[in-house]
Amino acid sequence: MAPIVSEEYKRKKKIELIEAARKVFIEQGFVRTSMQDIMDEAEVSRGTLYSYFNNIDHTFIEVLKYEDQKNIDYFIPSSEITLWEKLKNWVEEWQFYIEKIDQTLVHANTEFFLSSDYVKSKDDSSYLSKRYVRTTEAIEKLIEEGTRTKEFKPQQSSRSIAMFILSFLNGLMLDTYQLGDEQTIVKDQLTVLLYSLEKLINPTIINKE
Amino acid sequence: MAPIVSEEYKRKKKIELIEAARKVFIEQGFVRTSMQDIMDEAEVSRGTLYSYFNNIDHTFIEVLKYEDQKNIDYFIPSSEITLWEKLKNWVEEWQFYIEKIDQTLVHANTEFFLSSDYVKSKDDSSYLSKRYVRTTEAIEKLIEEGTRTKEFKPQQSSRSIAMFILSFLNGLMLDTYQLGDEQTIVKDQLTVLLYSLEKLINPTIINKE
DNA sequence: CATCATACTATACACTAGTGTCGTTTTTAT
DNA sequence: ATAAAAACGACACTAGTGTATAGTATGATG
Repeated sequence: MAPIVSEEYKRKKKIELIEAARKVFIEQGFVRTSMQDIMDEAEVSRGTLYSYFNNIDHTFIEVLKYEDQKNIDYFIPSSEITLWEKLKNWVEEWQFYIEKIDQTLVHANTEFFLSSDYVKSKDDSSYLSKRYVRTTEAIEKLIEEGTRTKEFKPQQSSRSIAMFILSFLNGLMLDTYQLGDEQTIVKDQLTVLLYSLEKLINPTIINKE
Repeated sequence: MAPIVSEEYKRKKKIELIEAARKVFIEQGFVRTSMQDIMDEAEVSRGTLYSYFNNIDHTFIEVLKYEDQKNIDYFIPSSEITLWEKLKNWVEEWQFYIEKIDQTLVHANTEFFLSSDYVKSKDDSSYLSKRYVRTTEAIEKLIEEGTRTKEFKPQQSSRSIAMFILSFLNGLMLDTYQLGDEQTIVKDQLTVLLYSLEKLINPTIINKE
């Protein structure tokens, strides 16, 4: 099906391939996945796959970009609830995310950034770095906003609190992936985080519970 | 150098090989390391290396065991200082450990437990699981001891506090490995942890600062 | 001192699993 | 009908694995 084909066609085909790749990466991780596996999943030939992606690293990056694009920014919509509620909700949502960790790219992602040839430079421009910074900044801004509106009284710099949260969540995520959620008691740990945050940012709690 | 050789000799030779392997794993991680690399580093032939280890997974496990054996248990020596001081010191020591992360097996270790064929079962008997449990239990016991002696008044279960600490440290460690310590401001994050811990376990602080 | 068991070397080998390329075939818009 | 290009799949190549062989060096033993 293809002569002087539309850009639209190629775009759709590419997304089809990316989704197949995504599925395989979620199932097998990055290291164990070969181009052949993706061909099998997508039911295309070697030549076709290589006409869309140069190599496995490139393929993975495309999957990542696709994934990022789908993700809504948690913190953008400023609604009626307090910032503390917003933060709390966000933290609590992690429980569900982590429970479904087998259906995410966490495993592949960690492997990729540890093992891929593509990732060498730890400089600021790396994709990984950008993602990290983007997330911390979102949290940081929320805390700063809360400080401005007198809702929060942070006891440590908002930047280090933001990074603290992210480090913890990253660790919890990976530990849970490796050990299973029976072992890591995700919910309890998140409760501890929330307690800590309460003390760290000292919100003027409009008690809703 | 070797006829009807002593057990002692073989033991030493094995350690020699393990140390060579360790060096390579630290430099290259697990995934990128081949048996050939270890042969080159240890300056032994293919046959020799394979007479000590069956394959690369086996080799890595031996390195891990060797490493564990060297590690002292942080919490065993009960000295003059308060438990809070002890915990604080332990947390602060992580700064130096994380700063030298390139000289540790963290990278190889994470890769191994994500990627190796050897690791399939996530059951309680797995090596990874044991290590995890061992560390959390050590922290947990310290908190419980402190509770018994009225030094601490934990605001959450000692178990979930212990796991919280470990998740955070694991996350900080891996993020710092991947992004560099300029980005993750290790010291600040550890300060945040200490602040949180103070609120979490509520120690009767015998102020030393 | 001669000898013999054996740790070790060095290299060849058969095998596996992947890579990226490229000439050929198929498809379909015009 | 035709030509552009999408899709195919054989191919040459690379990098590793684990085994096997013949030969060398060495130290304990009679």
